[in-house]
Amino acid sequence: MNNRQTKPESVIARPDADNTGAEGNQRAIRDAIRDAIVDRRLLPGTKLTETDVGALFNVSRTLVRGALQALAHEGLVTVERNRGAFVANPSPEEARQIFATRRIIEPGILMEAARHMTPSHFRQLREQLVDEGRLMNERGQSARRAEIKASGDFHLMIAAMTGNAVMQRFMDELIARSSLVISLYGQSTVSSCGHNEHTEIVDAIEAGQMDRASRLMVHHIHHIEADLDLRVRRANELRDVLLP
Amino acid sequence: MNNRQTKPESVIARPDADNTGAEGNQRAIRDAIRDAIVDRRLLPGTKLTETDVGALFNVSRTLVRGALQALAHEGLVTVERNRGAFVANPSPEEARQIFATRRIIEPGILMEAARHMTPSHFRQLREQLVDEGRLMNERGQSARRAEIKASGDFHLMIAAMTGNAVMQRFMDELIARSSLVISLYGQSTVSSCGHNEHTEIVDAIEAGQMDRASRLMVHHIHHIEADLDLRVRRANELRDVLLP
DNA sequence: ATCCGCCAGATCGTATACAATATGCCTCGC
DNA sequence: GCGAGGCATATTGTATACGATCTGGCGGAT
Repeated sequence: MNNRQTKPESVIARPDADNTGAEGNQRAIRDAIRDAIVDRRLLPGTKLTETDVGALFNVSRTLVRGALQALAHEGLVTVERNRGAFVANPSPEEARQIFATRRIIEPGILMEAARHMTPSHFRQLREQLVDEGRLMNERGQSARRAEIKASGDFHLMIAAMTGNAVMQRFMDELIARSSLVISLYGQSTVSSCGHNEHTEIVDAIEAGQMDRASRLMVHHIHHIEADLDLRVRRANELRDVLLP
Repeated sequence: MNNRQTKPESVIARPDADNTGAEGNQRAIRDAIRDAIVDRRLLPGTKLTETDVGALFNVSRTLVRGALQALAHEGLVTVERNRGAFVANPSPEEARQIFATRRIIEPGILMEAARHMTPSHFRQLREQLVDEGRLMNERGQSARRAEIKASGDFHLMIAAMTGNAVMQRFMDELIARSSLVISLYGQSTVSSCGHNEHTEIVDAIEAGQMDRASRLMVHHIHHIEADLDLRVRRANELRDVLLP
């Protein structure tokens, strides 16, 4: 079905993220669940019972709990006291806030990254663009997933080029949550215009037109958000649904 | 000694931060340790032995571990596998990254916040400025701590005014880490010029001169960083110290 | 005297046990 | 038939237990 297993999970080196010192086990669980969420194999609202997850990985609830709490911290999981953990189901409002945050942050990142870019970095970006283009022309669920991931990787790649680990970690979280939101609210109509915009952005950077690049980036994020259907309340915010 | 206990910990409502669902206990421990770190009652590098902390709060290691991992995620604590948790000891490089991140983010936050500001918000800011001024004229350790906290609160207050919870959480973390860095690398010479700059910023916003406000904010953050002595490696980064 | 290995204490990593809480079903009374 | 109460089950919250790993000191060999 999907051959994602065989290819490296992501081009971007995940910064040792949190210094949680968590050994490989907890980390592995967390990463597995995170990928599953971002990839939409785990649908929003899905209950993540500690025992069940533990059974899957052959570990005790202790480790699972740790992983779930970490994911909660990243915003990919919500935990309700005495009720358990669920795959996050971001509200339209939360989605808007995520993209608003990105519009605030990413132009600045772009500027900062540009100051550190070497020819090798540009090559890396161009390769990424090629990959995106390839995925854009494929069909099927798995390709769409890969496309969302690749699209996020582009932004992460730029963030990584700032050499700023603090920034990179924030972006990591933002992109993960964005992916979740996109798979939740994304229209079926392919939002592949994104690819062209990525290309334009790289062109602008390479041409030294940083103002233009910044503007393009803001528009690009706007477009991503515009491609969502945030009118529908996709699921159970119950209170908002029931009370007038 | 310090009367901080009697006054509300912070003017800013901490957004339910992570949805860690963690019950009051773990949350309480985390907050207590966080405050102690940011307030510099716990010095960087201090070992936080799970058993000891647990004894202090009369809880088991389980909860302490959770709290420490959360703090690690926030960057206030580092955890070394099989060695335990320590109060973070941010390197000068990390300090630079934190302030670089703030310079990228905060102007945008300012713009966004300004769009939502009501007269009531301005009153709130003015009150904050008065508090800062009062603290500036006091002497003593406790006053200095309060000053650092108040200075951070100003920035948090603006972030809160964006109404963007995602953003607010990032800033929360950034400010906490900034406070830690300031108490680590801050010169004894009072960096109280900050207060005047805060005032100027509010003035600019109120006058609708957002460009000016943004520039002032960037400069302000630059000044905070400039007041640090990042040349000295304050403590044990060992590798960098030993290897030529 | 110095260095090496070994043992003991401390501390962490993980699993398990027990208590607390929520959920669903089932019965009982009306 | 319908609703209330209560028990059974499932799941979480917290504590404890046990094995693993690190740290530091002691004694013997060189």
